Amino acid sequence: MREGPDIARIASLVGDPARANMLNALMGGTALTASELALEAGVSLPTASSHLSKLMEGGLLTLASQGRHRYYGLASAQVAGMIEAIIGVAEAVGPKRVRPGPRDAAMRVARVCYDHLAGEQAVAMLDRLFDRKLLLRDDDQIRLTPAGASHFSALGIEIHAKARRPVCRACLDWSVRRSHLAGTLGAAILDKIIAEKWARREKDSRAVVFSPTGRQAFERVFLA
Amino acid sequence: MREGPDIARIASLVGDPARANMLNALMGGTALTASELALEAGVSLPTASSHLSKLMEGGLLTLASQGRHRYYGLASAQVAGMIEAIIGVAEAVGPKRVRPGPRDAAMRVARVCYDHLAGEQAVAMLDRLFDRKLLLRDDDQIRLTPAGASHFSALGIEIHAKARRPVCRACLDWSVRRSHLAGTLGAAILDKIIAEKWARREKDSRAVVFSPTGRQAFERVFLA
DNA sequence: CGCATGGTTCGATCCTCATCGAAGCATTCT
DNA sequence: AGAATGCTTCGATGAGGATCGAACCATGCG
Repeated sequence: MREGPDIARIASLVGDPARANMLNALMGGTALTASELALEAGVSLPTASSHLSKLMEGGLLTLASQGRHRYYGLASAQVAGMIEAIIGVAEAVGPKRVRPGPRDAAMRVARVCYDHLAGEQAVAMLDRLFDRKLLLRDDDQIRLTPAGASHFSALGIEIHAKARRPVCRACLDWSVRRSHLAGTLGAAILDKIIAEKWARREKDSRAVVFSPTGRQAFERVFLA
Repeated sequence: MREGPDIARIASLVGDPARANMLNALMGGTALTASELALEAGVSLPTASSHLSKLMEGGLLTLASQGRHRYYGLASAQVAGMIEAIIGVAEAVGPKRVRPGPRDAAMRVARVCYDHLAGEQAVAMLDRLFDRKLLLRDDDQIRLTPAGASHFSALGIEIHAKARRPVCRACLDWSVRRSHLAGTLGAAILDKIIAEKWARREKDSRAVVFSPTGRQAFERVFLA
């Protein structure tokens, strides 16, 4: 019976199975169309459309219209972070998973979190970037050092501090329970990993699987 | 239509207004009885009881029976963290708050987060503890230095690394958007603040208001 | 032992909301 | 222009679940 932020409103949006499946699919970072999301959620197109307008009205999604396609995506990294937090609790209290399936194992090693890399590999990478003084912890902020800037620049990753969105951000990993790198730099690194074909996205999943040579390249560049 | 952790189940538990109010009340850290929670949520006792058993079954609450009283509390700091994340999103997308009320301002300065202090004061404190090398950042972990251990010991705060729960943990602050200190040490510090009467809990709120002299004492000890 | 207090269970009611088919818009392709 | 694709709106249906009164356990008090 108290005012304050309407947490029930937000939570109930996530609380419908169809919508939860949609959001889960969007955690992959790529924006999807209404029909793709309908398929993902296992509901008809009209139903999906109804859900999507509710999520939009709730501020959880953004919409990009391109021609006759309408691409829905998560509204912000903050929303993605909230969903990861919910996933974390669901995992913890969940059905005492008999044994983690193979796909699940791949997810723990490396997966996409909104627009950047997550999982054991990502956590290890952030550790090494600190060790090599390419990044610097400043309170809870993460900053790019001059050495880091030139290092990433040499890799073809140019970072301009753009509006609003920070270059580096810590994002809590639900599987490892430690931080990995988000922000524009985190996104750019994932882009490079995919562009160089070091790894590919598992179809219909957030898992990211490295090829043998790709893994070597990744370790050489980021885990050296 | 995918398996994985049942995020909709967890979110829908938080998604009911009555349950959300209960969880919000429990964010204060103190365990409450069914009747207190019924009052808080603005529902009848039978209704509250029904909600509470659902929250229990969902693993979000713990129950401590003492005589004829049954105290409900949040199941873990992880659950508290999830709720803070949801609050953060609700704040962000929320009704463009006309202007933050007085109670709201007090919440931003200092409030209780489950069992430790949060808000601007708490974030400032963690910063200073790092500056004074009483705590040490190690990757995402926070560790107590020997100097820190003796410092807190001198204040009458003895920390034994007990089972499971870490001594220090970073917890993301939804108002400041930076980390503050959780874990057994964070809890012990809040205990001391209350025990020394430096501050008191605002009734029916998570806000913590310092007395003039209490604030001086707090700043001398933790923000020196 | 009764009686009061705190809490849960049961049953009935009611209402919200998820769902889908059919029809309606909008955009692109031929 | 006409046809096809992608998506939304409308209307009707149905099910799940939130709610409360009343009855039912359990614990503590006199």
